[in-house]
Amino acid sequence: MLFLMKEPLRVWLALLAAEKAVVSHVERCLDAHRVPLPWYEVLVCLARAPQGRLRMQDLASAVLLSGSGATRVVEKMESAKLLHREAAADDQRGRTCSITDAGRKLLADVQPDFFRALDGCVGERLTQAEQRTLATLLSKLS
Amino acid sequence: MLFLMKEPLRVWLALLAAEKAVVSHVERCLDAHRVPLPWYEVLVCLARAPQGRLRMQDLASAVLLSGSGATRVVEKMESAKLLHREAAADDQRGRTCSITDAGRKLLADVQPDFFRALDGCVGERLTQAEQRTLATLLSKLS
DNA sequence: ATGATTTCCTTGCTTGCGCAAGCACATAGT
DNA sequence: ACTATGTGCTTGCGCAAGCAAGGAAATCAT
Repeated sequence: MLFLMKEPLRVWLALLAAEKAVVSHVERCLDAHRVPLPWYEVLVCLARAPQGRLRMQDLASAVLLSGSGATRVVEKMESAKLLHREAAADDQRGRTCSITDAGRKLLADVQPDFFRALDGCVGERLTQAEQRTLATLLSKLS
Repeated sequence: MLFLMKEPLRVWLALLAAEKAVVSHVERCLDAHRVPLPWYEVLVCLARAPQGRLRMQDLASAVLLSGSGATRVVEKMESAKLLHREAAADDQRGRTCSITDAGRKLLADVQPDFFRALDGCVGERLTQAEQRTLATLLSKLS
């Protein structure tokens, strides 16, 4: 009985510690560019989306944020000219965020450092095979 | 899409998603007991510590919280009679938190549900061997 | 059509956290 | 002993996030 419980507990503790370690490592790297992590994530999502645009809803779920959280991040990014919002063509209650050229440029500046940071705390510590295994196992949890 | 992504990136995304999924699942379970997750973590740490007592510092790092964060959690838990603080015997600037009987009782009440929740999102989705592998790989990241 | 319901986003409020400053005690150097 | 520096915790403050309520547009019902 107890041994059944033991392993999930190890996973739980390791998961919390790893997430915090990796996130704060990446955030330190982004700090050098004065880009908060959620901004970077928004830029990535928009840049990958068709035509660089996404509905608020889709953006929110893509960056694992609540609707209101997304609104606030996007507001600030809009006043920083990294994206702009407009009423959605098909549905007037929706809004569409589109990445601007400035947004793409910032993303291009930051991305190499982001990958370097990620490599520092993932790529250098795990083999390719281990990374694949880890990603697969993690994705079963969500 | 996913298969042509850089591996560290897959790990990154899977890690964020998994952590959020597992934490919010566990939090929903603790909500039924009106116990915030950090309280539960503090109780666990204290209960496992020798004599049920820890210095603020050690507690803070055990629950992955900043010093000030720990102070605030402990303040509230103290007024809820789940622990009490006293000046450390050896060093008058330190404070020692000790779990109370009420704290141990609450922990005993909550722990079964906690493990059930953990089992629901970890134990039931991964085999024992996978859990061991996952814990091992995760711990290499921190 | 008209009203009821749902959907999508925003706003008000509350909470939790970290950083930096502060205070009290401890330790080192003279 | 005395000052200077360091350590451990607490407090002030600002920020970011979520929930719940609200408003506007769409959809459905009659």
